[in-house]
Amino acid sequence: MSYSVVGEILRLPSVQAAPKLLGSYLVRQTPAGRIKVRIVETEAYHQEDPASHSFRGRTPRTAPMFEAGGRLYVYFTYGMHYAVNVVVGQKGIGEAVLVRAAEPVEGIEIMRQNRGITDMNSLTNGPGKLAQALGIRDTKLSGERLSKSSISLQGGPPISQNEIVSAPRIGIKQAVDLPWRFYIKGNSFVSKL
DNA sequence: CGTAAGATGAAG
DNA sequence: TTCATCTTACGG
Repeated sequence: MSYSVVGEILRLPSVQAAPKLLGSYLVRQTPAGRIKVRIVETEAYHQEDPASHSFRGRTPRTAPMFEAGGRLYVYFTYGMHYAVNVVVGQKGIGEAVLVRAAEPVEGIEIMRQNRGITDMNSLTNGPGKLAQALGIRDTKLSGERLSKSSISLQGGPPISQNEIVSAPRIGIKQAVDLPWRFYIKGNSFVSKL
């Protein structure tokens, strides 16, 4: 039972990296204290994929996706939500893994305050909710290296293959048939089952 | 410049 | 099902 080596995962193409990031921890250091969550749902995006922000090439917003794995890609959408991605793969190739949902581990009170609600189950079960719980209210972290930013990624106990479900991605209109959403079977913090 | 659409969430 | 809300990207 060895813990997954995050550094190796970050070099993989997004479709391979996305399921392997399940079970890893996202840790954010805030003025109010430390927040730690366990990733339970991810989605893969890459430049050959019409649903990906990187599909139309590198732009100021998507530039981080084209860097080498190990950076953050944070974007704003629908006029009100932020979403957190882990950039993976090689420099020059635009891909990333969207962290769609996680399970609160540490700093739960801080997350409740950030979200303005108390219900545990609604704290981090969606990309917008997760970003809000982590206290992300802008795109300043986008492009930063995980090793140097206030957010870091820690390996967790490996998840067995038969606990990982792959399914179509959510909220997109292109390439809806591709099963590039991954989540931990039965986990109650997955955004949609 | 003007504008349409969007990797969502909450309420009705 | 609808709507809130505004950045980004692209066309003129």
